[in-house]
Amino acid sequence: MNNIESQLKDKSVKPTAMRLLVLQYFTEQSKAVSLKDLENGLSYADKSTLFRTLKTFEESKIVHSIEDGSGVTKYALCLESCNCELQDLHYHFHCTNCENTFCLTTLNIPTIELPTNFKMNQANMVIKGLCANCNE
Amino acid sequence: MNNIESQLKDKSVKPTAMRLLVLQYFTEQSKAVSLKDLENGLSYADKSTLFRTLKTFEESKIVHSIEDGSGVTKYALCLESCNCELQDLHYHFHCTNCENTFCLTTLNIPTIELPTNFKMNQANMVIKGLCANCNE
DNA sequence: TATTCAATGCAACCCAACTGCAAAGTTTAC
DNA sequence: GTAAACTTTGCAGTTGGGTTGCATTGAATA
Repeated sequence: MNNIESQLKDKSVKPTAMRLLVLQYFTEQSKAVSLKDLENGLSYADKSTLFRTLKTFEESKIVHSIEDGSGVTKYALCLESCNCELQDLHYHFHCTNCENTFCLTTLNIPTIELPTNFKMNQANMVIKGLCANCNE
Repeated sequence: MNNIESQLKDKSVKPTAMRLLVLQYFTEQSKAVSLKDLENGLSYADKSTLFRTLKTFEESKIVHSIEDGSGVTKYALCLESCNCELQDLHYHFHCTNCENTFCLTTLNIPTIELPTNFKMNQANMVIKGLCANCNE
């Protein structure tokens, strides 16, 4: 049993052929992945299957979703230790030139003072600008 | 000339009847406003007119847009002093129960260490959870 | 007053997200 | 081992926010 397969089992997701391929695809990317990216990368696969696979992965905390403001939801692999809890939150960087989105996992989000009685459960933090490739 | 009207003129936006009504509407809200909100609030007005008014306001820095992850773009009034530059950035709070989104203008966004050669120009920071009303 | 330009209203279109349903595949019960 | 029950997949279609083309109206200018 290879690594990809055991990752799925660890998260109690049945390792179907489709899911193995999708997870494999994720591990090969250095940037966040959209549904369209998956459709292009795994062209033989059906859109709705890929969509539901993403939802399954998200619920099982294999990936997390990122709203980068491009109008397209992107997904990226969670870190091994990630539980998608507050302490796992990190910033994301969206390059407005190449439209790629990256996790900045080394930067944790500071504690934020909220108004009285507000309760923080999640966050979507996106920094926009130019990535190293596009900033010449 | 009233306050609403002079606000538009200050930003070099021609104060048409429609625009005055839209800006008036914004000043009456304590939460961020979606296109749909405007359509409901100003039901006699056409959707595309409202859409283009929002775009005009955004370009003129009368309002800023917020991607709160609900799938609907929201807009909120800029502060008087706002230039929509980095130093004007603030956090937003999206209540996952009532779906309302608020500006947390008192909290400025800290400087964030980016990877080498990355350049930050903008940001969309959304904290999600429960607002005071929904957190009982 | 005629001309020009900007704003508005209407009717579409686009596309990402999502859903219903039947077929295929897998697991469980007997 | 086979039938029943459940899960996953593929197809086709819907929904809804966002956006655009174009004709009309209205305001500004000559």
